[in-house]
Amino acid sequence: MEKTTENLLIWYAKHKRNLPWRESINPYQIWLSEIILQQTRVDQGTAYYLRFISAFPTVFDLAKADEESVLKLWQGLGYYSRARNLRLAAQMVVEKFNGQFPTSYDLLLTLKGVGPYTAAAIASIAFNEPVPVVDGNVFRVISRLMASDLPIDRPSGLKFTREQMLRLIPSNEPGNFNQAVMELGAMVCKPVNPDCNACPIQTQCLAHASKITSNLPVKAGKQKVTALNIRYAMVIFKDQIMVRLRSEKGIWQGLYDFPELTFEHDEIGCLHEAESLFGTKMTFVKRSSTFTHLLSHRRISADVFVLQAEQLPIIGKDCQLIALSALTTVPVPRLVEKMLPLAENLI
DNA sequence: AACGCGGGGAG
DNA sequence: CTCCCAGCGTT
Repeated sequence: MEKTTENLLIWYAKHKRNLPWRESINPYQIWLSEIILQQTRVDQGTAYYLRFISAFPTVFDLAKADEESVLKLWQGLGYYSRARNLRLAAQMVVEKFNGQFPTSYDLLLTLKGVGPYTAAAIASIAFNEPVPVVDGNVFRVISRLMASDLPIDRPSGLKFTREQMLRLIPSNEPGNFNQAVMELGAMVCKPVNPDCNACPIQTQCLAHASKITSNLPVKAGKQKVTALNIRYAMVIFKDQIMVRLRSEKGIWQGLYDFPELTFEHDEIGCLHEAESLFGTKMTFVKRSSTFTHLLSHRRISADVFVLQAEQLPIIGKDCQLIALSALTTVPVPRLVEKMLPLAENLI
């Protein structure tokens, strides 16, 4: 067993809080507590848990309650669909599973209001299935332990966290391990001012070793979407295409893209601007599936118009001029990442 | 992939 | 005051 796992289990056995739902491994009680604790702090949820257990001691009592009384008991907790799904799930357990909670992660997932986190929590705590939980605490502990800067709100960060938990989880007591990681996140490895001196895995913690604990976990956050309507001139000469280096100011500083035209948004304006810019008569001939494909492949939505000069302009024989109109709704930070390789491909 | 759900705490 | 939290269902 990993030293990290061992230290966590020993620490948990000694320091875990005495919470009412930890007094048994009855799946009904584990399930009820996990639903209540979704998006809810322990000190707010505890009183609700006790009232629910008192009003509905078994899953049968909850299944035959009317929705009104369940909602009344839930009053003040928020996210009321949890309460409605709670009753529906209880009815599913009674009707589809003969009153016995399903014992596997996959079957637990079929219950209303039970998603990947809750199914893993119940399966591991009540049925010893070695499936890792991933919640906010786990994201924090794992990203710091491994000094991972993968964004936890993106698929890459979720995948990494699951893999690391899978690596560390012991098959003999997965429930205690899952709870240990979450408890550590709640009590020691806190979002701000973590108590690293009290941490049982400080020695293994790569963030602590690099003194970057306060920078983790990393979140990509909501990307602000900015619409940009850009018209490019693409000047192609034989097997070469003209790109320009953007200035050091504004977006895409120092990156390559095509020469930008500043004309109005309709095609006629585009035509006139291009004609005066390049000093020759021009006309639209077709939409270019090639460039549309090039851009959409890179997840930039774009309209592409191809202009063909009647006479080949400035550069001379074998030169083709193309105007490319790109209306993008890509988050600016992402577009920056994509512009450089796009230009590099064409250079 | 993005949004809505809600009360509570932080800034 | 506004912003953010964090699992789940829906679209």
